[in-house]
Amino acid sequence: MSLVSQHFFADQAHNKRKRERTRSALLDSAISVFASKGYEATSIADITNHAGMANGTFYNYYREKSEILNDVATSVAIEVTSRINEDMSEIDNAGIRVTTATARMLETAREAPAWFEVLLSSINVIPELQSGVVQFLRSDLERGVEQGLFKAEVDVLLINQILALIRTAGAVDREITTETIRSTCEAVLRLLGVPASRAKAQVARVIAA
Amino acid sequence: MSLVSQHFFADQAHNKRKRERTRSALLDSAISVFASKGYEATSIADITNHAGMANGTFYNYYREKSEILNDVATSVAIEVTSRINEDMSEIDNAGIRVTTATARMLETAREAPAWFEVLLSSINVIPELQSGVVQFLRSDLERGVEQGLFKAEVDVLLINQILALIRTAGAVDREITTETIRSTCEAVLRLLGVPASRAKAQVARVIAA
Amino acid sequence: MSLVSQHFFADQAHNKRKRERTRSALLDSAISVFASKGYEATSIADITNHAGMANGTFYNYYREKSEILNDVATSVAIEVTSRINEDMSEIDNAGIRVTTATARMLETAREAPAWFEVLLSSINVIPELQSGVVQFLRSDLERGVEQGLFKAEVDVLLINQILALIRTAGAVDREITTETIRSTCEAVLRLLGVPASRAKAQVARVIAA
Amino acid sequence: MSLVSQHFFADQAHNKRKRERTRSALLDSAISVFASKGYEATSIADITNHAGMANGTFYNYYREKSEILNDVATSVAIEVTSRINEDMSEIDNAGIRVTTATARMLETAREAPAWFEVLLSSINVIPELQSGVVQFLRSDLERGVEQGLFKAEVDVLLINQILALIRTAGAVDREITTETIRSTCEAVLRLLGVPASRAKAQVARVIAA
DNA sequence: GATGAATGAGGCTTCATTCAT
DNA sequence: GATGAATGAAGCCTCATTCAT
Repeated sequence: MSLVSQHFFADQAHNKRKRERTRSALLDSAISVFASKGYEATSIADITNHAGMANGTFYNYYREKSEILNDVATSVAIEVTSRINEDMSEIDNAGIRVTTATARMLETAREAPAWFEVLLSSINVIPELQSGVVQFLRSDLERGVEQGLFKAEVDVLLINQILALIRTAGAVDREITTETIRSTCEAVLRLLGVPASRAKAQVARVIAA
Repeated sequence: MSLVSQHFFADQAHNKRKRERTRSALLDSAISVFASKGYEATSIADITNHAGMANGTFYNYYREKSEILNDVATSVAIEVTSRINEDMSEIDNAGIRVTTATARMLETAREAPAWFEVLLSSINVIPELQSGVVQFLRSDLERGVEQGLFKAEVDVLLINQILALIRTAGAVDREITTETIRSTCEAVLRLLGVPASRAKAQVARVIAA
Repeated sequence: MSLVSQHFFADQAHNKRKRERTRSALLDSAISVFASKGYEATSIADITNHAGMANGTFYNYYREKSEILNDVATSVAIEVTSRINEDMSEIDNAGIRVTTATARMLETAREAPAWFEVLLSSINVIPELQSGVVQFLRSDLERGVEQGLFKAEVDVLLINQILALIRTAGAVDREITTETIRSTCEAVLRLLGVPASRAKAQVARVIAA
Repeated sequence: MSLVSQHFFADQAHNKRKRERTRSALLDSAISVFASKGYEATSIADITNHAGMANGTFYNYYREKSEILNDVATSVAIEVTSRINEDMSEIDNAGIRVTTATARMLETAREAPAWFEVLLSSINVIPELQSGVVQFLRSDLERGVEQGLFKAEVDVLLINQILALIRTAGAVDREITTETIRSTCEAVLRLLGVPASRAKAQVARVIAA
């Protein structure tokens, strides 16, 4: 099922019990409103109206506004990263893995900007999220160092630098282009110490595929 | 005069007329409050209380919050970038220039975290700021490409990637360490296509100085 | 039901749904506060406090002060004019109709000064009201001319002059006396070109009744 | 000197001492601003800005906002009524006097709407004003009764009714026409018990002159 | 559970008034 | 006197949260 849907979680919960369906509708609504107005500027009424509910209903599911941000971010993060991980289960080469992950992430950003927006804006607010992503990246980075491909020290700073490059791709233009995806993948590899020419070649191969 | 002061602009305006002194006190106060609570979460009262003034005084100087953000950001940006530019007037080598600029920026961040915070958070909100910084960086990047040192395409994306790396240094730890500064400088050079080993050596030289 | 009650609309809405009851309580409160402090000087808090509600409740019903003025004025106007019209359904003679209407209006003013105050002060602010009252008067005036009783040109100015005389009765004394009502009715007839002596006689007959 | 000037009192005070000139400038400014925004909606800054002064200057002349309203209204009332009285010093017939006074008042309203506006809106707020105007009218009304022209009881109500008719002329149209002036003069006479046909004839004679 | 009315704290803004220069 | 900055009370409005139905 595509992330593009405005009713992603609600669709998932189609045959679950009512409680689950309402919560999912709130999630979908919150994603879409947070993305367009930002968390701060979003009111509870924005979320419930967009979901076609009464404002009081919100409080049957969350104790306060910040709680749904947490839920939204976690759900989105799990959904997105697990999809990417699945796609990469067969790949061994760390360079290809990192390039693929970066490209997939930015494709998600292009197809579901709301999700990307929410994911990135909440990643700094919710520590648990960060550690999740960290683990998923760290193992690839260490693998790259072992494989002799990467020449950088693998630490928290490096991981955050990579995330920062990905975030930047989404921030520069309103619409993420294939060209921007390519440039960003190359930048990530260069940051990891891959020579510029090799980075270019490798990205070309992965993205062509 | 050091940026560390909580009363930087007020000190500057010491012998100016009253109007200028009050405005400067508001600027200093806003910098410090924006840095600690973030722009969105800051109320007008936060700014005036922190400056020891009455609520209404704010409106003698600004029509709304966004107006003082603009003023704050512009003032800080001018102050910081002009200092760094002065430091680099003698340097020709683009690698050294970029390294020096990055390191100086992060030293500023260490000494005056509030300034750094405000500068970076407003850079995305106020377009004029960005173009200022862009010019200051772009010429060094182009110089590096001409000098055969950098192997990356110089465009808006690249400039934003560098800014993102700098921002990341400030975000990872509460206190920016010399080690973080060193790592970030190396990362910038690698991003620009400088081989990891050469990046390490060059940064060592500049920072030792 | 008498207009004298401080809870006229609330009483009407006694068995309606909650929303309607609250709105009516706001209406009653606004009438009473507008009448005592004037529209301009009345704050939203004045209205809600007087109704024993929280400040914010107002905004569940009206977007701004002018909106409730409109509602208040329209409600009052409909209530008052429909009562008077009922009283006159049987009367044919235009002189008696106008005298009766004037007297009934001033009796209302005596019994429910707040209503009268609100009605008159809003009549200039809300164009729709005026046209309502205009229609109700104009037909009687034209009838009077046809019946050969009135010797004045029936136009907007004349109608406003009559309203002005009625308003004046309420403005001169704190309490409207029967004597004032009598004088005002005579003044209206004279304004319409009825000879002073005939005016006096006719009013005496109507008011004695 | 014409009332039309925006600087009537300032012109009057041309050769008085400075203090008097500043006060007059404030008066002129207040008249013009009160007329266009109304007293309630006018701020001290509106008055001083319009007069080209600093807001603090106001308080060198008046202790509070209401004080200047009083001053404005009194000055205007004295100016207007004394002019009209001068015009009428030769006239003996009460009908002609009242007609002349009414017409002159409405001509003033046409030529200096600001003055008229201020005069009428403050007449209910400042009791002293009313008594001034009352005296000026009452003697003419009593004269008319003595002369056998008017058939109405001369009392406060009657005087206020006449004022109300004058006010109505200004309220009905944006611009007062000669036709409105004529109608209003006739209405005043009819109100006073003058037969409609005689009223028409008399007004025609006075206004033609 | 769902609803939507009620609440009141909190932020925004204006402006009469005071006061130091 | 004139100036204009500073003050803070007071009004406006929004909205997270509570609660009765």
